[in-house]
Amino acid sequence: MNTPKPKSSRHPAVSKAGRPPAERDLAVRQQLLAAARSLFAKHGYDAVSTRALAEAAQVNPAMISYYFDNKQGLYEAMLADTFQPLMQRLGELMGSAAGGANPVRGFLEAYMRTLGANPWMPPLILREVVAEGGRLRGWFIQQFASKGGGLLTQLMTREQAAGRLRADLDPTLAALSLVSMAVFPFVAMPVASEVFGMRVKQDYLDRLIAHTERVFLQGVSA
Amino acid sequence: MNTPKPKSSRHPAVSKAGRPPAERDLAVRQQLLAAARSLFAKHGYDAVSTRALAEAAQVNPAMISYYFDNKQGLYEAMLADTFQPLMQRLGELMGSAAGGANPVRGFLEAYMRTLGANPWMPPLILREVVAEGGRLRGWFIQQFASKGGGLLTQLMTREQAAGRLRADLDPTLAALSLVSMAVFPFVAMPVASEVFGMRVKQDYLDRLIAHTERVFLQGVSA
DNA sequence: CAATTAATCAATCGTATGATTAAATAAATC
DNA sequence: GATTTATTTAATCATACGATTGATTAATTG
Repeated sequence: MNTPKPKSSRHPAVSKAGRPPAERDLAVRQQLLAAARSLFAKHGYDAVSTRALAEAAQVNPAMISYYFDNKQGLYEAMLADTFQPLMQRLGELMGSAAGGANPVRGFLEAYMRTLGANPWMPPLILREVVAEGGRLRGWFIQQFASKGGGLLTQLMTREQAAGRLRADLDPTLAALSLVSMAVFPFVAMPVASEVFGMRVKQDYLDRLIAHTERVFLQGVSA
Repeated sequence: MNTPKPKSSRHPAVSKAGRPPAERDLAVRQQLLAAARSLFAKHGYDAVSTRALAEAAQVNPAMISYYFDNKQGLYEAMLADTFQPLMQRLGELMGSAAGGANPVRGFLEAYMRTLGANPWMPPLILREVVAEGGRLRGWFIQQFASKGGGLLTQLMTREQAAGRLRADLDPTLAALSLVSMAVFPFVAMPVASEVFGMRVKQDYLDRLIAHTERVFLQGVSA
């Protein structure tokens, strides 16, 4: 899904004549991907029309078919371009953070920093994974159920065995609480900032992370 | 928006002849409202077509115009019917729970029980309030910014003054953490149950509430 | 029964959508 | 310049949407 492919012609291994593929610019492709990331995250898949995508990318609507077959193809290409590497990195965090002195704090911090650095991610996860009928739920679960979710629960179980996690807590629920506190503030921020009268300052992310670590670590410590 | 109103005819105060309004059955109206609550919560406003609503209610599509003017009218009537009273009750909880022996625990418990008893609510809030472009965000914020949000922050501030809340915590962030832990498990449950391999048993709600109280109260206590 | 109004239905309107096509243009090779 | 291929465009397709219309059926009153 990554190469600009002519409809139903084959690329001979050695092209002899004719205009070669651009290979250098691919400006149209990139503009479409950028528009897709921005619009899909903001409005959701269904609410974004192909015409709106084309206009945002300053491109003819037919270019979607040309480069990505159809709207779904553009969506998946956009995910492969930006979402998947990031999800993979988040998955690795769970493993790597387990090594530090305070694995829970290490994971929590890395997780929230990643979310904060990629503000398009939380709303996209919200729409396409958490919301019922989200198109990424299956893929997300497959990625994380095999990799991350279990690891996080294992981490909690290990902490409990080491006596650093309250014995009366269910490790699974503890993992859920951690994710709740780490994720929800990002997705709910636009609402929370108005309901709670927050002023989101320069150092808001730092303060939020520090606060979350304080509350969660004390909350689950033995 | 509540009376079945003929298109552009007036209801004379005293009707003299002709078929009177049913006043008894209103089965069509009720079926449409029930279908609306179910479908809008499950799939979101845009994804539900008027034809799907009519079919679910076993009713002719024109009945939507007849009883509610249009799709938006049906949506708002559905909200007025079920959502608003519940939201109002949630808002009152914030005030009433403040009186008990442990106001924070009281509010947390009442809040989560209400959410658990109305499982259609979290996904609807997710779609229509939290998600960007949600149609209820303005209304929700107006309801809660004036009533609840401030009260919860005040509650935290009072707890801090009484020495029951850690002095190094921002009361606003503490309120946000509480809402995070109380709400997120409900909206994320379908995903979490698969990612974390949870089995949602009979007493899951009780265990979740007990767990949340344990972690949060210990996490914020001085 | 005749008049009047409430309620329902089949049919259809205009619009927006995702997608595709045939033609036009651009760039490279011979 | 002729040819071949890559890219782009305007025009258009079939479908689904929200909404409305005019006709039809039903119930009640005089």
